[in-house]
Amino acid sequence: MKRDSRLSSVLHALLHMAEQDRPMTSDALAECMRTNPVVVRRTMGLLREAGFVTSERGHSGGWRIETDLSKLTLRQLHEALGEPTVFAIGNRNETPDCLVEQSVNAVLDSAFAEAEALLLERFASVTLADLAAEFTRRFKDIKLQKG
Amino acid sequence: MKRDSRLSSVLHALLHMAEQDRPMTSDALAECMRTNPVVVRRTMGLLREAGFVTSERGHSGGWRIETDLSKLTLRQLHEALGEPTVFAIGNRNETPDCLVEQSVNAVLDSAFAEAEALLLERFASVTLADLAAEFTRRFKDIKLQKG
DNA sequence: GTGCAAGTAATAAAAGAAGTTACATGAAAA
DNA sequence: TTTTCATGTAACTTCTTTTATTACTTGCAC
Repeated sequence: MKRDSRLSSVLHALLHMAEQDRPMTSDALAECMRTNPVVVRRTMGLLREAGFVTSERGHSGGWRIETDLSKLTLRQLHEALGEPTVFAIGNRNETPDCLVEQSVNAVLDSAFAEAEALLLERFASVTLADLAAEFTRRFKDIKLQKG
Repeated sequence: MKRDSRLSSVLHALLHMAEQDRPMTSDALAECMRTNPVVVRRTMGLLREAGFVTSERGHSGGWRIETDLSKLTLRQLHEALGEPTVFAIGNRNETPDCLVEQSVNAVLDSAFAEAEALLLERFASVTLADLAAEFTRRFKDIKLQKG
């Protein structure tokens, strides 16, 4: 199955943007993410609708973060992306007549709901600032390794 | 996204088989699950490889459960199906050179791993017998409602 | 007004699950 | 032993969803 990688994508993009003072163009973001500028605009557009970034056209235009990194959580980004389906596994039929299948659905749904709740809780507990810190930690580790 | 519904399918099938004394044909199972007999064979074949069911050809052949329902968990079935990918969300690139993306992956992976562990734990805690009991409960509820 | 950059619609490509067709294999019944 | 029933399996198609691409419009700055 093809997995939705937009959350991963926007995190990558936002961290790169956070390191820059100037706005970043869709082309620049697309290059560092090895994708297409139109895809970048489409995805970043959702974050703009949520108020997390702004975009400007023309010379020296591009994308800029408009939020305090320590206030922006993965969960908020997940929501901005339209809360895409979390699971690649699901019920065959969501509204079955068969009582057997209804029972199966009920039990599976409850398990999935629990796991999804935990995931979203985790998402809510991680801010962009945390991610930036994780990056800094890794960066220092690399420098140490290299001497 | 197209979700893998085989776990849901086999649970449905197994519960129906449990209610029967005679083996059930792929055609019968396909009909009650509104799918194709070949799909049934393909999926049930994986359960046969795991030793949970047997199949016989020819007259009065078909599929039969070969396991104690109270010993068979959803987790075992998930494994028999080849442990399909649980999440429809994932990293854009699993082995990035970019240190930023590595950091993003690490944080996301840890969140996903936690949620998957919880899901599998839940799967391990539910047996087919539990599901059958859930069905019985619902069946009684319906009868009560109808008077 | 020229160039740069986003906005957007429409379409194609890619991938994987499920469905379908066609035929082989084997067991039981007639 | 021939027919019928049922699984086994390969090959292919369909369906769905994400991602990529193309082509064009809008708007800002130099």
